[in-house]
Amino acid sequence: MPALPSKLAIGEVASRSGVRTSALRYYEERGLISSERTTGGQRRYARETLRRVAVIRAAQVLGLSLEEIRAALSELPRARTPDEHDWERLSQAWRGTLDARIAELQALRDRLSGCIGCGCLSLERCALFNPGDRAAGAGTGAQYLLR
Amino acid sequence: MPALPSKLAIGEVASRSGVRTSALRYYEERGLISSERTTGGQRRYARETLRRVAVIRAAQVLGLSLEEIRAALSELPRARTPDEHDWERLSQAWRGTLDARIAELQALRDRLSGCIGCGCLSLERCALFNPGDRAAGAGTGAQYLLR
DNA sequence: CTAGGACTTCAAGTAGACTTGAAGTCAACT
DNA sequence: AGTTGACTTCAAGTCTACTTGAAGTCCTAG
Repeated sequence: MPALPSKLAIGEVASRSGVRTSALRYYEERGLISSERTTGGQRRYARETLRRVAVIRAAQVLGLSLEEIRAALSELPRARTPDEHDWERLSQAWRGTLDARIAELQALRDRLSGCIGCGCLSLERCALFNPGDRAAGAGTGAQYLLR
Repeated sequence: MPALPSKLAIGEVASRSGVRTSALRYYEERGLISSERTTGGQRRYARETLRRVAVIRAAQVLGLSLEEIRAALSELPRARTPDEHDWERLSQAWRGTLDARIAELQALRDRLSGCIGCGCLSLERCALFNPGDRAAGAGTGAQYLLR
């Protein structure tokens, strides 16, 4: 009875990662994780998968889609188990994304604050509440706030 | 020919706000905005609607659902056109949400940074990448990262 | 060997926020 | 008056990220 079995059944990965088996199958279907099969057709995951799944969940918090995460993970070496440097590169890349997102929200907060002080009754003056009215017909406008 | 017509057709609101007519009808259906009708049955929006729509888009950036936004907007006085103070109260409430979200992302960024430096190769040590492995069977785990 | 929990696939359902299409009406300009 | 673009409703479709259910198979403890 090995303390750390090298291959994990899907339920094992689920309980250790906190991600449902249905989600794990979905991740596999979308190419974010992979498995080997037993002779009977059941999935067996490498322990490394636990890290991959944790990384996936962390990346989702950053607001990345599964497709974006899949693309990032596909940069990891396929030939060998990813090492410290591989994961570090991933972290660095996402740190940039995170910084950008934080800056975006801070800018929105500043517009909100500015708006609170500005009087905000003139459709010509308020930058937060009325970005589109000045660009009438331009097709741009409030949606610059959304990606 | 008035420079600022007091009632706007849906297409006018769409081009000035940058929000598609289909979305505007959807917002109206969900009770976020309202309109009067011409004798022929076409929608006519008050100019105030432009501000409401901009507020809706801003709130969506904060991650609020349309239902949450609808609830917040319903706090605005129905009897009169909302004034400076009305909008200010709304802004203040959402500023808190915004601050909380920024703090959350900063915490995540710090965990990411910590992880980059920590070696990150041990499944026993890394807090960001491996929160679930130590809580095997607990059913909680990585998902604490997601709301 | 057998019971029963864990696993399999596949199809369909869910939620939120819209978009698209069909079929038809309105309004504004000439 | 006629044309044409903007408008109307309603149903159905789209996208993401899953979940649920049905029907059946595997694996391991006893």
